[in-house]
Amino acid sequence: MLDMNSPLPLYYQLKEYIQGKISSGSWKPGDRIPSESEIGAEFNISRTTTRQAIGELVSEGTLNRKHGVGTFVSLPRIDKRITKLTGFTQDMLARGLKPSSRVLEFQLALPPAHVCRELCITEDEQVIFLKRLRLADGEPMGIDMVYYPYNRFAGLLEEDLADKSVYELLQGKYSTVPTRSEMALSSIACSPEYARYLEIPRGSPILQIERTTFDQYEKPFEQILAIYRGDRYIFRTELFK
Amino acid sequence: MLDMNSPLPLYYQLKEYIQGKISSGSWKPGDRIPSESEIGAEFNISRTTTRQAIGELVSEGTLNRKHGVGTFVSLPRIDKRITKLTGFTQDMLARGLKPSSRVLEFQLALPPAHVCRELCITEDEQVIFLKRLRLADGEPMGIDMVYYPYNRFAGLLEEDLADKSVYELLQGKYSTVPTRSEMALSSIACSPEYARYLEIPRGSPILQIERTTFDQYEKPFEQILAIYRGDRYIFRTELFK
DNA sequence: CAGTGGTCTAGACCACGCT
DNA sequence: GCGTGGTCTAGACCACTGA
Repeated sequence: MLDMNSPLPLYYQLKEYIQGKISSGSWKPGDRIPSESEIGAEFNISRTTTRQAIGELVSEGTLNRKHGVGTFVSLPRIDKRITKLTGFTQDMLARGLKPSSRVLEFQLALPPAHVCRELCITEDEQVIFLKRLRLADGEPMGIDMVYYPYNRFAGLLEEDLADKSVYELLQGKYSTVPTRSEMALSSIACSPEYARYLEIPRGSPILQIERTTFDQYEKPFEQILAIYRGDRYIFRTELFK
Repeated sequence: MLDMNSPLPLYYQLKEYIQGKISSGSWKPGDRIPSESEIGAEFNISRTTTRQAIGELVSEGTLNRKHGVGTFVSLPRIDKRITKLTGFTQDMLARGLKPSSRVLEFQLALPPAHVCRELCITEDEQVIFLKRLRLADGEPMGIDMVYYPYNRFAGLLEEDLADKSVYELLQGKYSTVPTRSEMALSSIACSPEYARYLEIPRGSPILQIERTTFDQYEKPFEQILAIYRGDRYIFRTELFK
């Protein structure tokens, strides 16, 4: 079952094996899984290695241990948090709409002062500027204008971003995990330029969103200015005490 | 340093020792701590045990490891949450503005269907309806329309709510602690009626907020429909992964 | 190259819970 | 009592980093 010659560690292969058992339904929520010694014997690996695999799954919430009893498949989690940090792509998918984009601008630029401040860069540092018309089920929803520090994500300029989630790219190629974002929402009247793209009368109410996104190290890596059609887009969020 | 006869596991004692070093300032954020072998030798324990102590501190965020380099004390975390569940009163105070209100309506009413749904009450259950014009430094900011279940907060009708925080009343007299709220924001054009109150041209962009607030037992106790002037009010929030 | 953390073994004894 | 997970040892070899 496990490949001793694989570059992947044994405990990692075992983790995947267990996750497979669970997602295939062989091991169901609440079930007791075989004991650590049994698993070790089955795959001919030491108990320590087995424990490492199980330990990680426990800390990830997939399994839970009961001293003297056994290890059990956890009940599927329900995440009460309704609002998570996501990009437009995931956002629309979650609403059951098909996201797409039209790239309006995509180039190197010198950042405006407020962008420098938010991204903690100097004014002569170049940024990648990306302006996209966002559509849901083919209908215009809004316009994103995004700034990324060039020296951090230089390769981004080579990508075709029409229908791609930038967040997935950043995680895959740059090990940048969007972790937290601060945003400001306000209601403004639509300028003639935007009105043309959004196919609404000028002066229509639109939602303006400014957002700074931070990575896993609390470094800001993305500054967004976005506007969304007031008649089509509702922003949902949650506040806590 | 470690007590071999203690009922506390060695790795746990070592964890406390390391945490002590950090909180006492002997090991500062960014410092490299002694290697796993060094620590093991110092306390005469195996590397496995040392690794377990360090491993837990890593997963708790206190330490971080770099392969081939060493283990380091993490930078201290700050509570980054900037947005908390608050009412208009605290909100304005936080922005350095003086909040006040003009009560436009305050009476018993039968709730509209969507309010029943959100508050989990039946359509024939009475609610307290409170409509207030909200001002900051004497300038109109928005209008709140709030529904409270009558059978829960009957005494509320006796209060003078012009410049009072309802949340403080609820906590003091009804042991109701606002704990979480779900909200939806959108951008709409101002109706003539609201325009008069807000002293803006009709059709101006305004921020519409729908909000349901839950108490410490996850029971919804308040349903708000509010509108705020787009030119004066910016809503700030935070999203997490 | 030396030193670090990453993985792994083959044992051992203990504490817990069930029956 | 027996099987479970919890703790611990004394090794081993590997992969990565920086000098």
